[in-house]
Amino acid sequence: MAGMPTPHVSPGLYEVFLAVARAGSFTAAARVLGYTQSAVSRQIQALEDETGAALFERLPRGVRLSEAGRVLLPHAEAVRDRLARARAELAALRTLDGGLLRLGAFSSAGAALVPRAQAVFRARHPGVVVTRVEGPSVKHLGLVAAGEEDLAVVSPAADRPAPEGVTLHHLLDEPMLVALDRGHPYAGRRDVRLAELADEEWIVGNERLEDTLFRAAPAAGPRPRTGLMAQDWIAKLGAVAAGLGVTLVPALAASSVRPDVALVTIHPDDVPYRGIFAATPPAPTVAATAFLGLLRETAQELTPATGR
Amino acid sequence: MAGMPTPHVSPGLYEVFLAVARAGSFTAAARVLGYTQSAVSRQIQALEDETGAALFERLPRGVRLSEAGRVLLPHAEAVRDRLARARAELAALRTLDGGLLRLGAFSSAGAALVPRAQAVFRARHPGVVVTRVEGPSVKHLGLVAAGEEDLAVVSPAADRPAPEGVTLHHLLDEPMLVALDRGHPYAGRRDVRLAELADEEWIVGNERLEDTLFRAAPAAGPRPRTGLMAQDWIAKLGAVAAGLGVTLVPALAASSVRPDVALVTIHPDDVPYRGIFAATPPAPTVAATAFLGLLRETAQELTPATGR
DNA sequence: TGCTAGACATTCGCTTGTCGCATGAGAGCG
DNA sequence: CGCTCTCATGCGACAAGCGAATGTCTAGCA
Repeated sequence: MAGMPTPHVSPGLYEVFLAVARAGSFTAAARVLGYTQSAVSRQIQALEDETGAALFERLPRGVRLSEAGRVLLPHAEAVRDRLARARAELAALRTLDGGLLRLGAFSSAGAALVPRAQAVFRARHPGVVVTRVEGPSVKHLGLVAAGEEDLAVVSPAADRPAPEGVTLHHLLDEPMLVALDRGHPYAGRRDVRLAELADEEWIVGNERLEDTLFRAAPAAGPRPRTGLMAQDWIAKLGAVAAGLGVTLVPALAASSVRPDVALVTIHPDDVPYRGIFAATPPAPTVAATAFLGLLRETAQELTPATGR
Repeated sequence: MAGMPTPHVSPGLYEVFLAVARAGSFTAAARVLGYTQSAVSRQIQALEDETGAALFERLPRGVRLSEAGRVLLPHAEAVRDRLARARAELAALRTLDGGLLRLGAFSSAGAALVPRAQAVFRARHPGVVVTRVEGPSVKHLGLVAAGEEDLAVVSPAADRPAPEGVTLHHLLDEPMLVALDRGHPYAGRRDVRLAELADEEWIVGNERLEDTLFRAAPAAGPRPRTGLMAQDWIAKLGAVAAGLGVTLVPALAASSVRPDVALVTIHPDDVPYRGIFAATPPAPTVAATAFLGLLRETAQELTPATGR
């Protein structure tokens, strides 16, 4: 309807317009803005040329808003306020007073490592909204690379190459534990060799945990009979507690294991420590960087405790 | 908190920002905007300098919004939309598709003259909001001068000077009528001299109407006995209909007089025609100018009928 | 491994816009 | 009748913004 092209409207113009509207005079507005009166005069004239209407009525003593000016006024105020909001939010982003931190983590990292860091982070930066998504490491690596996550705690497969657009920050190396029922002869042992467990009934799930383990110790390792399969932790550990077999538990999840199950470290010669990393884009967010620091602290606190 | 001064943020920048955000690449945005790629590159850099944060992540194939960019995006859209609204409303103002017309009128002009013009105006420009305030002419002249009314229909006192900042547009000259009860001997007359009414009982109100009349014909005029006073039209004409006396009616109000009252023109030698004007600021609004045209047409239609 | 294509960054020169200074024009006020 | 206050305008200087060309980096391909 209004065919005016109006290529670009500079917002400095709107500041001047608002100043004049409040001051009621070009000269007074110029004093407020630190401009000269001539600058204000021509700024207003430029705005009037753009809008195609007189914004002010020129009076012998100052100016007064015309009807077009009265129409424009609330819009100019809205634009000014919106720009101020934008600046405030961007500043809050820099100072971690606001913004969004999108986290990802594989499931056993969600047992203690991430929640602890998250609690400290929330206490320190309550203005930042934090979201967390659980899922397998590969998925998170892709999300970080796609820019849809700011930081993810992953345990990448050692044989697979690190993806593009992702920087890995080493957090800790996690030993593997074997979960046994309390009455098991190995329950009190410091550690155990895989060969010693060759005859046990292994309870496996659909996770890649067992694959990693048994691929790492190929020949010497036991071929589990996989007589029992369980999908989730509760069921697996329930079976162990009932004496139906043994299963693997990553050390990071040790703290959330039911007390009637004994955890014994696997001998380091049999299984390499699983590396736990934080994955970020090459240029992480301010919030992601801060969270990474907290993750490092938490990992250090957790490391001596991983043996339980 | 966010101490950044950020003297002025040009909105052309925001158009560029939005184009890049939608296109996903500087080059594509430049094609859309009709700019070169280098121009877009520096515009974005300028915006990033102002906001103090990277708005886009540079990828080998185009760019992607960073967190700061995601924060800025809705604000930039809001600003763009608001500026578009402002332009649309200002354009509507020019084409009389919108806006506000603030009218004023003295009471008897509100009987037929203004409402008729107003009806045509509303049919022709339904987008314009029209407000109308009744009141004495002096008050309206002041409001127009103060810029608080766009157009007022007034009957200024002939002896008082025209106020400053007000342009008067002549509409018509209104004769004075005398209201008599139907049985009065003069009821059928074409016109009547004031001297012939000297013995009548005059019903006066608080309006300046009678002052104007009797000041205009000082010596020859009758000194009314003012035995009856009534505040409003209904009461005055009711008294006339009951044969209690006679009263004055301005011709513009003739059409709204009850049918059992006879109206007789006063001889032009005894009373000057009362001038009816439209008062506007020196530079009237588009809507006011249009309304003035309609007032002129209505006045011309009304003039032959003022004698009833 | 080298080549090409596509994308952003940068340099250079010019046009355009914007500001300050000074002056002019117009209207109240003593 | 001049004084003073207002906005408008001509002029020169400076900075911003643009286009054209070039540089740099990466991905894909032979």
